[in-house]
Amino acid sequence: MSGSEPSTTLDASELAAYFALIEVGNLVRHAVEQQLRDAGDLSHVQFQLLATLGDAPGGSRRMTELADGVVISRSGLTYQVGLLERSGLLARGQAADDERGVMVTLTDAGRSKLGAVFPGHVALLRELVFDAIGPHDVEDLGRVLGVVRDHLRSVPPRSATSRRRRSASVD
Amino acid sequence: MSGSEPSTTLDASELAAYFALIEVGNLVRHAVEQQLRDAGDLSHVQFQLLATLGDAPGGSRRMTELADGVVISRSGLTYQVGLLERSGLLARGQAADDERGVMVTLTDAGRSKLGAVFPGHVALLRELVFDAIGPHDVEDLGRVLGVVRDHLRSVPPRSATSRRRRSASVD
DNA sequence: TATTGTTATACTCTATAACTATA
DNA sequence: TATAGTTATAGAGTATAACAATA
Repeated sequence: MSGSEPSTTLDASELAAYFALIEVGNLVRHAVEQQLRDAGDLSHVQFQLLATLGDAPGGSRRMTELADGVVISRSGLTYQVGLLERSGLLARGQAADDERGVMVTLTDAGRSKLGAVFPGHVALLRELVFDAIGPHDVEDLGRVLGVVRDHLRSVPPRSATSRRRRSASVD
Repeated sequence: MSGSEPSTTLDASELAAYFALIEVGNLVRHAVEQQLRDAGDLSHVQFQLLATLGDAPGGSRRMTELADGVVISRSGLTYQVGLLERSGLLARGQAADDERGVMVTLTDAGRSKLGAVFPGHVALLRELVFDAIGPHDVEDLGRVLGVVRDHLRSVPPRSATSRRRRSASVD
């Protein structure tokens, strides 16, 4: 590819894909948020944190790992983890290798909560998304979005201020 | 309603698609939010409102229409429209046919702001999403998401139709 | 009586910056 | 000095409910 001029237009199919992505994201998030609140008194972020832990070996993860996965700031994570800890859904402990580190672990109650909420969550997703499309479409969707996700993970934030992971030593 | 067994599991490809959708949504939203704030001092919701108006005939829409499109409550919309009106980006007026109605219209400044922000917005999207996948994938993505969106539009409650489906839980 | 939009209010969430402690 | 995490704070955003005016 040679013409690397930053195109500032999107063609019809790109626009369609973008608008659909935004709207689907909005609607799904909205519905999911409501369901999670209803079924388990959890926000989506909180659910993501629990689910991420549930998916981790031993149900444990480092704080920074969690912040990265859920895409929130560290202080935001501290806040959420604090809430979840107060609710008894997870526990904080020392990281074995790093004295500074904090290991967050799903408690039994947390796992139980996850088990209580997940079926309804999944049912809603099926109803909202997967029932509407065929199995082949599901694979297309997953494949394309997977590529995008991998790309996003590798692309550094374009503006100088990177506030995701590295704390910017920029003054 | 539910003709079949309420499946509470997702198969591998469904899970993959879902997680990818969530993560891509998070990352794109995050990046977009930052760019919009940077380039035009707009939140994503505000941008969506302006863009929705910019897309409407005459640059005008009814309040409830806007709330539906952007998926926020009417009070939330009043708040956002208030902000944008104070910034001079849009104006409120009487609806012609309905004495109760409020017509929201994009001002010249609003259109100008949209023009100022859009190119960077599009460039970011291209960088984050479309550069990572081929044209064929773009069409796949748009097609599948379009189906999902149409499905979602027909399912969820409208903002003004009822106060909210509070007791719609399955049990 | 239902609907449109606003207001008052309360609450959740998030990020920035300063701070502690370990590497 | 850099990194991990916390705290203090401040601001943005959202929803709920009550309300006014019109249909």
